[in-house]
Amino acid sequence: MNDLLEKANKLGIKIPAITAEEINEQIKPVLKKMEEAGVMLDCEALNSLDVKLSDKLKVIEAEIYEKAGRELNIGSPIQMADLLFNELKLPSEGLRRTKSGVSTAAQELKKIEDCHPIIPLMLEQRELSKLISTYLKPLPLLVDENSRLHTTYGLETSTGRLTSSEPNLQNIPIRGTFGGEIRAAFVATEGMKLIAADYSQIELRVVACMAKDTAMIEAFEQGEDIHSRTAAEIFNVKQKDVTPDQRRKAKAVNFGIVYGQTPYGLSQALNIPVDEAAKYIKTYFEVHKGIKNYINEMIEKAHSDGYVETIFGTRRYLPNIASHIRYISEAEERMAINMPVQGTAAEILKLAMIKLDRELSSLNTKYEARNTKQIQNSNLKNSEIVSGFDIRVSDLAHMLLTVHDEIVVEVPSSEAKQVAQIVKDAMEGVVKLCVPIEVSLGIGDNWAEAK
DNA sequence: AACTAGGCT
DNA sequence: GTATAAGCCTAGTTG
Repeated sequence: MNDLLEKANKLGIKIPAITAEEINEQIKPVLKKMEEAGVMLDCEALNSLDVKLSDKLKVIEAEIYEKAGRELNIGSPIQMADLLFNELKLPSEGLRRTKSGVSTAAQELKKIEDCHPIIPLMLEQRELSKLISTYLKPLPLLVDENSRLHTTYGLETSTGRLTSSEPNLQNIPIRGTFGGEIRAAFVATEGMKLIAADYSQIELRVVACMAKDTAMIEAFEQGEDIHSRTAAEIFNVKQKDVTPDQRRKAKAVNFGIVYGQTPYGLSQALNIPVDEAAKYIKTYFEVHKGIKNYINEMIEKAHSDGYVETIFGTRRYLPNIASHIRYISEAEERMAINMPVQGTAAEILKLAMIKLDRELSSLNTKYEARNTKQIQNSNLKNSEIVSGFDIRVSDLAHMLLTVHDEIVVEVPSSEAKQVAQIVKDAMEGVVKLCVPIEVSLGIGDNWAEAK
């Protein structure tokens, strides 16, 4: 523990005196409450979207059969690859190969999108069948008698993140044509609102601090748009002259830092030549010497100690860091770079949840006292006072979900603004990094609206 | 059970 | 020569 505080001091970080093990013990009852509370699902909305998309899917599949000249199993990558590259003779150079042949992943198909009308159809088919089979069909079958969905949170990950399963509520769609509609089916109870509170670039703030990277620290202190700042650096332009495409590329570079980027990886992510990607990375490290140094330090530590760790002491052992098989050792190097950052961000979120749980509990006690008093003074029945609050009077505002850098809270509409500020303050203040921590807030009747 | 694919941060 | 940006969970196909 003393080690941890000492380490934090060196980095200019103020953290609560608590170990990773203690964080995990204390988060358990919080997660249990969230699991039991569940989140209300608008099953009718999902069912009608299911009907709509299933109809659309049938039409698209018929068109695929027509273009193919025969019926085949569209869900089989083997059969589809055979059709595309053997029968239709579409070009397969430049496409990734899997163990079973040419990849038909959407990312690869986009490269030959203009070669044949069947490709756009396949992409649309994939999107629809994914949504239908993973979300629209299964989720409505899992709700309880109150239309609420109960996930199970897990603590067993290699970085310290949480997992969510049966159902996984950490991969509910948000992008794409229908993502928003699906997320909008996660609704607040009558008379209540959802608050969605998101850490803004928490991993980059963490790495800026762990790496003591002067340029990145300055960017966050000044409240700059970090991606456009990076764009200005790697393209050697003024920040105001950064184009949207330059910003998009810089965003990928920033993601890459946290992932242990390689020229090849960046080139794939951006669909650009490897040497162009290599240039961006080279320029980036010329500006961000602190980041470069952090990367070297983590790799060295993994070699010397056999593990890397977060600020709070969660460890990840990397037994193959010295493997003579290069891609094995390189994979563990990337884990060594990523884990302390992803893991520390996860710990910050867990600590915020523990803190927020306490604050909401004490707030709820006050509400309860107030409501009891109102009931006594008014001669109204309890049910009339709390009508619309279809949950225990002692538990009015509560956390429902968490998605890595986000917390979703359910709260009586009348208290939403006040509680949102409490959530934001708890999340922003739970630890003091060497840069400000920012949380963005949304309030709405459903999860899409609250983002 | 392995593989491929694809949803999220 | 071989792989190739971190961490998860779920669904469908294949053998």
